[in-house]
Amino acid sequence: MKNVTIQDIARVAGVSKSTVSRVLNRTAAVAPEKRKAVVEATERLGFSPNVVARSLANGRSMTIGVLTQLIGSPFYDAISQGVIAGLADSGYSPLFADGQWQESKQVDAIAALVGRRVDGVVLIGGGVSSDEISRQCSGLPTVLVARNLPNDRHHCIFMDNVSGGHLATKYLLQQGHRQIAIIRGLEHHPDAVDRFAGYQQAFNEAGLTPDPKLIVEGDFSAESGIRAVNELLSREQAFTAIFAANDLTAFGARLALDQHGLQVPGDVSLIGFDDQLESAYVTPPLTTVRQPAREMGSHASEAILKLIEGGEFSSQPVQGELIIRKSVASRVG
Amino acid sequence: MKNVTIQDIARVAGVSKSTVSRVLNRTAAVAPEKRKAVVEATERLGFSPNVVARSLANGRSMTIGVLTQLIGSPFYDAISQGVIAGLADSGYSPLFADGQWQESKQVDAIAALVGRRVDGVVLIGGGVSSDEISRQCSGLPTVLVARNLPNDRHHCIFMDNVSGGHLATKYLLQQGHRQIAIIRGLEHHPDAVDRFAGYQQAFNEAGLTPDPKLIVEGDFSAESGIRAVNELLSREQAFTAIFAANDLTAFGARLALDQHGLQVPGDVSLIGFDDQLESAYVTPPLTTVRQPAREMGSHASEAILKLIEGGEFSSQPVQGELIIRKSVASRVG
DNA sequence: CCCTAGTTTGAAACCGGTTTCAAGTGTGGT
DNA sequence: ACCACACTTGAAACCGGTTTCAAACTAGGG
Repeated sequence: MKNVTIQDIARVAGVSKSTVSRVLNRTAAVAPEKRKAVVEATERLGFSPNVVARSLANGRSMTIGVLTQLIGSPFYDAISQGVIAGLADSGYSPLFADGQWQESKQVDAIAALVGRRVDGVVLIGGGVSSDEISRQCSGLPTVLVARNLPNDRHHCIFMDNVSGGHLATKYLLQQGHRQIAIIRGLEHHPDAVDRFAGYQQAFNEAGLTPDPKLIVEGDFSAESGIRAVNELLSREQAFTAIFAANDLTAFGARLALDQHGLQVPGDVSLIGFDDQLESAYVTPPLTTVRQPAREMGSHASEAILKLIEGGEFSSQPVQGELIIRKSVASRVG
Repeated sequence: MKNVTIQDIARVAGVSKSTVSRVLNRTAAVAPEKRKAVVEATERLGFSPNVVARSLANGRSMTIGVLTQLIGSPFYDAISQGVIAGLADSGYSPLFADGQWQESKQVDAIAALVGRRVDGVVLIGGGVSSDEISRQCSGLPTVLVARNLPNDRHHCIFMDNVSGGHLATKYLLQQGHRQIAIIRGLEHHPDAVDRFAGYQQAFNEAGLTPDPKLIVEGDFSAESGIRAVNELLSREQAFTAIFAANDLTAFGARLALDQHGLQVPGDVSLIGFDDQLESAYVTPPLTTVRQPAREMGSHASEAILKLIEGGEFSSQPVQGELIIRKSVASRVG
C-alpha cells in the first residue's frame, strides 16, 4: 500500500534520485541509457509523483484558489464553471472555498486559500474590501470576477451593468413602452445600483422621467419577483412593462402576473437580466440581457495563468448583449 | 515578502521549532511562559502555517478530491454545491477536477487528484468502471454520488430512480391519465433506464400496458423536450400526459406544446424529474419528482469525513418525493 | 600528449513542517 | 538524602521531492 517514491526508482534504476528528478522533469541532460533505465523503472513501479512534496520543494502548488459565494445563483455558478473549464489542461487545479455571502467567512476563506499556498486567487463576487484583499493576497496573482474595484491595484473582470440596464430599458422604450416598472436587486448591491442607473439614463436620454411608483425593491430571487409584482399591482399605477433585476426575478414576476390573469407579453412585457439556461425555454421565452458568465469565468482563468507566468493582461468591462425573444411586445402603431 | 516560518517564531520566542509545533498543535504540554512567548511571537509576526509542508510531514493533505462532469446540468451542479457546503468548517477543502463526460478525461482527472494526495475522493456521476476506480483509489476513502455500482467495494449515494419513475407514473394514472407519453433520457444512461422501468412497473401494477408509440428518446436537455413533443405530435397518437426525463426536458416540452397551441395542464399534463430551483416558478409551476441533489452532495461530504476518521457509514438509496404543483390536471369524474 | 572547457552525475542542502528520542529538570516517596 | 518516575525540551530524522555544488569524466584544441 506504500507509495512509490523517486528514491525507489533511483534504487531500481541504479542511479541517484537527482538523476531521476532530472529525467522526470527534463531539467538537464542525462545519458541515454540511464534515462532509459529510469523510464523503465518508473513504468514498472507505477510511479506517480507526490505533488505535495514537489510543491514544498519548488514553492509552486499548481493550484488556483477560487472563492465563491455559493448562493446557488445560476449566474455565480456559471462563472465557477467557466473558471473550472478555463483551468482544464493547464496543469493547475481549482481549489474552492466558500464565502457564504458573509464578509468574515470570506476573509477566513481567503486566508485558508493563501495558507495552502495557492499560486493565484480568483475572487468571484463577494464584499471583501480592497485593502483586505491587498493585504492578504499581496504578491499573489489575483483576479476579481463580477466585481469592479475601481483602483488599479486589482485586476477585475466584470460586466458593464449600467450599459446593460441601459440596453434593456432603451429597448423597452423603443418598443413604445413608457410606464416601465423596475424590480431592483438588493438595495446596496453594486450590480443592482448600476443597472438602475442605466435604467434612469435611458429615460433621461429619451427626455422622460421614470415614475417613482414603478420602482420596487427585490433581492434577485424568484420569490422577490412575485412579491414585487404584488406590490406593484397594489399601488394601482398602470405599467406596460417590467424590467427585472435578473432572470430568476423575471420568472417569479411572470408567475405572479399569470396568477393575476395578466398575459405576458399581451398585457405586460417582461425583460430579464443574465440569460440563464432556462430562459430560452420558459413560456414565453424570455427577452433578456445576456451576461457572459461562463466566459467571464474562463477569462479569469486565462488571466490568472498569464499573471502567474509574469505576463500582464488588460481588463475592460464586458458588454451585455440584448437577447430578443418573446416576452416583450411592441406598443408602437 | 518572505513568509514567516516556525523557525522564525522559534528564534523570536527563544525556543526550538519542536516546541513551536507543540504549542500550535496542542500536541504536548509546554511550560506556560514558553507557550505565551510562542503565542505572542506568532501573533506579532503574523504567522500562517504552510499547509503544504504540514501535509508532506504528516501525510494528510486536508483536501477532498471532487470529480464533476461539468455539464452545466442543474442536477449535477446542485450536488457539487452540496459537497462544498458539507465540507465547510471541516478543515477540509474541495479540490475540483473535471471529467467532461469523457471516460479518458475522467480517468486522468482521478489520477491528478490522487497525485495531489487528497485524503478522499467524491465521484459525481461519470462512467469510470468499478475496476478502474478500485485500482486508482485503493486505500483512499471514496464515495460515488448519483451513481450505483452494485457491488460492496464502493460507497454509493444515489437515488432510487425506478421508484421515482414509478411515483410519477402512478400519480398520473391515479389522476385518470391512460395515454401517458414518456420522454426518456439518454438511451443507455442508468438513470433513464431506471425511471423508464418505474414507468413500466406502474403500468403493470395497474393492469395496463404503455403504448410504445408514446415512448420517445431524449438526452436530458430542454432542446430534446422540444424535439420529443414534435415527434410525439407527428405520430398522431393521442396522449393526455407527458412524463419528462427531467425538469429541463419538461421545460422544452412545455414550450413546444405551447407553440402547438396546447395548454398545460388543460390539454396535456406534464410531470418532470429533479425539482430544480426554477421549476416552482415557471407557468404553470411544474409538478415533479424531487431529487435531493444538494442533500446528496452534503451527505457525500459527511460520508467522506466519516470514512477518513476510520468510521463506517451505510448508504441506502434515497427516495424521491413527489412535488405536486400545477402542471398535472385530473381526468377523473 | 597535456591542458582546458564542457558534460554527467551523485551528495547534500533545502522547502517547512511533524515526530521520535534521549537528555535534562523537577517532583514525591521512603 | 537518594532514587524512581513524570514532565519538558531541543536535536535530529523524516516526509518526497528540487536544486546547488563540486567531483569525475569526456572530448577537443594546441
